[in-house]
Amino acid sequence: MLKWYPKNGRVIFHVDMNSFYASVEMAFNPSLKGKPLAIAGNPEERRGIVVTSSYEARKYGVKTTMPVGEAKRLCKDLIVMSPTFERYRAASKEMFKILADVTDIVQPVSIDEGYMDITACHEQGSPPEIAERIQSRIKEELDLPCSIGIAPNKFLAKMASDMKKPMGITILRKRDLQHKLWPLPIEEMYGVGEKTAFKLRKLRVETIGDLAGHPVLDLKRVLGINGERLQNRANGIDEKPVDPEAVHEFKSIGTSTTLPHDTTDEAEVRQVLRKLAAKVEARMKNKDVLAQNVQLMIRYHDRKTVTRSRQLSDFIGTADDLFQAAFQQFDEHWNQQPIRLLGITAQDLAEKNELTQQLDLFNYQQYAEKEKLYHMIDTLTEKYGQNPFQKLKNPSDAKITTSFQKDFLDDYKNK
DNA sequence: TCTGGGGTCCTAGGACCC
DNA sequence: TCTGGGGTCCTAGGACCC
Repeated sequence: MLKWYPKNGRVIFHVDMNSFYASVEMAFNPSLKGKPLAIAGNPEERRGIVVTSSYEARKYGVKTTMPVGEAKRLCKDLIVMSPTFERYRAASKEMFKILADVTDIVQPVSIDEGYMDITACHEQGSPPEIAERIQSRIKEELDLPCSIGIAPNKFLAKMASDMKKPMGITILRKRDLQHKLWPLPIEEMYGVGEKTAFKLRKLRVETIGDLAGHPVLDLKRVLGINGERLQNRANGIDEKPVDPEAVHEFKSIGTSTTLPHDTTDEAEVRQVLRKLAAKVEARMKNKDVLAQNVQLMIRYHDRKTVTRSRQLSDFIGTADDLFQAAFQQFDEHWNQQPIRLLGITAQDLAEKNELTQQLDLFNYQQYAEKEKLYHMIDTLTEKYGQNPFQKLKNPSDAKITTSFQKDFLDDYKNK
């Protein structure tokens, strides 16, 4: 059994739920099983695109991001449901509980997938045995299908889990690269999207194998530092650890909405921004964070999207503050054209309790600074008599450097 | 009926300071 | 009168992923 565990390497799993939203709906309502099902937004509200579809629907060519109308044309019997996120969140939680039974080193990357580092799990069996156990538990206890990739690093595990769906288990070792990974078209590589694929194809890089062998300077010229990183991955090199903490380190919290109709009505904009701000506030409170930067997003009728953000002097967290910051940006930057979508994102987040500690330190520094200033005033009074500030032509004469010192002295003068 | 909503990471230019 | 180069912060936007 130990032969499975390399002496100087890791064993990483990527667990990927298969057509997650559709599968959850089927587990919830088994009469949907075996039927073509799509989860999609409401077409009346212009949100009618397919988010997930069952494998039965995919046979007809139904794909993610396809408008509902088109999907229905391809598949007459398509059942369309709107998403029920509470259900998906609950199922996701149960799924990660099963993973946590194997190891603590689990990194959720989205609601329906995560990485595990099982390098230290020898006593639980060989990696394929562990994978099978996870897969059947998720199937039996939650009635949900998943695919698992087994590899020496995250990138290869991710590619592996994609190779057999649904309910696949795929092992991708270094020695398998040449015949399992390299023949794949470059578009199928994780991290290569439409734009990058286009640029690579212009370099005659058609497969992942081509990328692995291409002169690196050429890649860097066209793709920057990302060119080198992608090539390393194509050669099976990826040192990034599975980081269970990553999920807590939120960088931004945002929400956006496509309006039912394009609008130029400022009152309507205010109303929408208020709602968005309230939503962001609720999620920030949940995570107990404050933000020092607020970004407004406007998408115009032609889908051209602009973002405007501003660094704030204080950390904020209330819906009202978020709204004020966002609306100010709107007021300054809206070009009067009809608006399709509005969004608010809170950035530069900090945890509230850490922040209070910083504030305490800040207060302490101000306190220390005050002491120094009082001392300076005493010295000046001694030197110039009762009204030292009248003798000072400008603040710099008294080595006033920070705005805090200026404000403080202004207050003092007005006493 | 053209194309949702949640994110992360990277780049590039300008301001400002030394 | 002319005027280098590095570092950091801020802002806007692009690419990618699920």
